[in-house]
Amino acid sequence: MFPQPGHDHASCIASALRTAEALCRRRGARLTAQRREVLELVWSGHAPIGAYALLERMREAGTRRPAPMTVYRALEFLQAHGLIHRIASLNAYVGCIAPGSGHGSQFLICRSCHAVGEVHDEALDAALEQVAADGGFRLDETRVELEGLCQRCQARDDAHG
Amino acid sequence: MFPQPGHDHASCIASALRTAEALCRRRGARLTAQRREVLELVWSGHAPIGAYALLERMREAGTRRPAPMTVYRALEFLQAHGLIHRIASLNAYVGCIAPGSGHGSQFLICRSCHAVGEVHDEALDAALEQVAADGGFRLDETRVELEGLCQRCQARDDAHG
DNA sequence: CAGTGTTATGTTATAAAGTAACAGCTTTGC
DNA sequence: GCAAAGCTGTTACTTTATAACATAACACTG
Repeated sequence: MFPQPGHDHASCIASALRTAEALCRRRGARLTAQRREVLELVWSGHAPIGAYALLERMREAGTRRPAPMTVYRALEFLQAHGLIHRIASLNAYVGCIAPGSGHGSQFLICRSCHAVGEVHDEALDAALEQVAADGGFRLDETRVELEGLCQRCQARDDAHG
Repeated sequence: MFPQPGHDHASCIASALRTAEALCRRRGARLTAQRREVLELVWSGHAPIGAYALLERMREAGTRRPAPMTVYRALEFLQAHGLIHRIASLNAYVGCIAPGSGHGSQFLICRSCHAVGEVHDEALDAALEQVAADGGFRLDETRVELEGLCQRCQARDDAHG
């Protein structure tokens, strides 16, 4: 759900990159240096990051000064292959925790610390499909964004008033 | 769900305005001429409409030439009172079919005709709450956007290839 | 390995969506 | 009628995203 507070995030990133490489190899998709860099930056935290923030980071990091298009194109590729998700209500992107499984987008979004937790709930999937079926609707894509307070921020609230 | 093809839309709009007026009166909220106009324009169709499209319509219709802020402020008011919903993935707004019931935002979005159908599903609500509870998450707001093809567009697809 | 089609990147310009900040006007309630 | 609160106007600006066209890298084929 939400990432553990003190988890080893470096290995988080490394694992995401390995998975992405494997997945792209399998599909014959080209995970170029640029796309890889964007993916890595998206994974630099478990909070969603915007396209222009990514751009800024790339400029800080490298010698190149990429244009917005560059970032958007990389994001488009990564999304197309299910490596990242876009959080529509935030205009921002996060790494997908289960790439390649062709699932929908289900997120818990903490309005206090801005962390997001990706969810994968079968009962919810079933409910979504049922709703679509009831409406005679052919479902292509699902997007669920739940906004509230994560456990840690609730605790902090209780403590500090 | 989705509006009937040949329904009397004028009465749709009228009813939405009446409901809004009643609701605002009950709450002591001021549904001013401007807000009313925006609400009416949002209700001019069952497809979501963007802030700048609304602006354009207001300019065509009236003698005033409102600035973007004007529209955004009206939209903010209407949203705050649950009279309209924002569809995050489209940056656009639609009239709410059940104002005042304090529900979440659940939509079927047709990617072909761009109509949206608002849904109100208890099983889905329950599933969303369950997901939040499982994650120890305090749920404030829910947003569900399902993308696909509405019944009519499926039929059209089948016919024309 | 030259030639060719395809995919990726670069570049410039611009569109689209949303907000900050401050001034002036209306309504409401006393 | 007057003050407080709430609404509107206006200017300027930020943030997010895309169109259009040029160049470069790759990868397949003969």
